[in-house]
Amino acid sequence: MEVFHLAELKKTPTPKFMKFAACILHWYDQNKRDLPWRQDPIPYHIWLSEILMQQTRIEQGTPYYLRFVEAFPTVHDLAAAPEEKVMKLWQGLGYYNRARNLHATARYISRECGGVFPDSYKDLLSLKGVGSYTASAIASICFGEARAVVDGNVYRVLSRYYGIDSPIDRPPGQREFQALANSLLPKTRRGDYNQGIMEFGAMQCRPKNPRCSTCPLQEGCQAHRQGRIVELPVKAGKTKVKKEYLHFALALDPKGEFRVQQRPVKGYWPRLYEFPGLKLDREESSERIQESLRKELNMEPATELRQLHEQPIKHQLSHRVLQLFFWSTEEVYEMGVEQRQEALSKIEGFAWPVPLAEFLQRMKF
DNA sequence: AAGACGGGGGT
DNA sequence: ACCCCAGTCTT
Repeated sequence: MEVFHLAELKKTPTPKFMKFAACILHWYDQNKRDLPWRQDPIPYHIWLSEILMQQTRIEQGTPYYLRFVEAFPTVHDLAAAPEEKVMKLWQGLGYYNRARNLHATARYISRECGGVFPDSYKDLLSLKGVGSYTASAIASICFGEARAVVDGNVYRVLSRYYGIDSPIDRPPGQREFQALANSLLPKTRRGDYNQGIMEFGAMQCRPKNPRCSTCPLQEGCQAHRQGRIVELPVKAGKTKVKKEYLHFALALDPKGEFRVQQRPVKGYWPRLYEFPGLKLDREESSERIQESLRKELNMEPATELRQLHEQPIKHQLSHRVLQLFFWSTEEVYEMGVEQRQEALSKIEGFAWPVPLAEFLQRMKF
């Protein structure tokens, strides 16, 4: 019988002959995080967690998950909730159409399906906000169906382990990785394996500073062998960000009320609240901006507008860099059809974009 | 096939 | 500054 040092056993817990999936499962059993939706694979909980976590770090999304299951214990509760309540709970998480799709799907499941979720990939895929990744996740985790998930973690793990440099943000590369992921799927514990490879990508095979020295897959890893860890995965990407300058006019009403409106359905921050104002594509002089604001809001030509802060408030979106400016005026200008006038205590309950919510907080002081 | 769509955290 | 995150939908 051969004798190993304990340190060596910990460093290489997986013998070479273990297949990729077995190694992932073994690692997952020893290293998985204790996440609230992992108690029991209830479809409502798994679906809710998957929608919340799309393009979102687990650490950021988990508090939202806990608040959602507390507020809406069943899909019927979510379906019955007013949209404003759902949006307010979602405030700050971004990608706000996810919340509307979530609500629409909850109503569909509640009314058309008696609260019972579809139990196959194919049927799950037809739900709003559920694409191939989420359908695969729910089908495998809840129903053991043979569907391989491919998310950002899986792209990273597979591109490194197999040394594949096809761009992960282009359809050909995405098809290639999906096919590879499918071929690696084990015959048992598919849900655990899918969660395992994602967990492995998040905790071990991280984007920056991956933990190669303690990696159980190091020996078979092409990228590690070739010193290409930092280059993989490859992205073709690079869509450039546009600049926008948003100017908001705050009419300081004697009663302490604020003029507010909802943003259009299309574009960023869909139907979230904002103050009346205008969008410019370039920097302008203070005079030009005031002139445009007065014209936009049908104000008297002589009305004075004062900027409420020195520096513009910068805000970064996926494809835009915003600079926000807040102006104040004494004039009670004509109310637009889209606009409402409400007390501060009331509008605080609305769903606001983060930089406007922050500004609102500062207004209270 | 390529863009649009957020906000937070890491380096 | 730039990259990335348990992706999906629209054009």
